[in-house]
Amino acid sequence: MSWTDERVEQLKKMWGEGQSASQIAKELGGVTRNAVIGKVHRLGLSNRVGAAPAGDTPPPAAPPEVEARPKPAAAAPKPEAKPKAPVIKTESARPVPPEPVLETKSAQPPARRAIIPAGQPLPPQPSANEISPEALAKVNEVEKKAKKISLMELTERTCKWPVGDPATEHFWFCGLPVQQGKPYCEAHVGVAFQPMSARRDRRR
DNA sequence: CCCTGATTCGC
DNA sequence: GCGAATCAGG
Repeated sequence: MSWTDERVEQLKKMWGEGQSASQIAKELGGVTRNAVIGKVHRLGLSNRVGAAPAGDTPPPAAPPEVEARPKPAAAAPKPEAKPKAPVIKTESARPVPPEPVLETKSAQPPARRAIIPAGQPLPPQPSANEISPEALAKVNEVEKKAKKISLMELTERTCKWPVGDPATEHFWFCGLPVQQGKPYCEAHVGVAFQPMSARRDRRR
């Protein structure tokens, strides 16, 4: 494969979007990430940022593929006075999908009850029900074998299923090998992706 | 171990 | 110009 205009164009585009060299290479096909990097350098766009002179601002936190959660509720209208009390809103990076609350009826050794933080901003939980019991059992099993990796250790091929309460020590990501093209391991894909069943639309 | 980009250098 | 090999890091 050669660097046709089209391919170069896509390279520029993707690189500009913050895609990694390997991702770009995969997309283009016929080239390795090395080739991509080499080309990137030759094109002189090694630095993704079109503007980052002196004091560099490296991590523009480009969320490439994090499940975007719809933001329905708008903030309460509070056009009042001055900001005397700086509301520090720490945007908690938590691409957390529905936390399954599961517990097969069986002698579960440790008193590891459901981990439902009494917090407050629990986003809409689609459905923790209607998941095949088998899948649930499977997940419970896998959870024990999970690699328990941290956020920073997540990669394209590590299961991103979160376990526990992010606000406590009792939190990690599954980390098992993901299923091809999915963000989760086989077991978690089972509970994460439910066919929208039982939702037969009313006849019109 | 998985991954990232950076550089080198023979082609 | 190209990209594999290598380097340096997370």
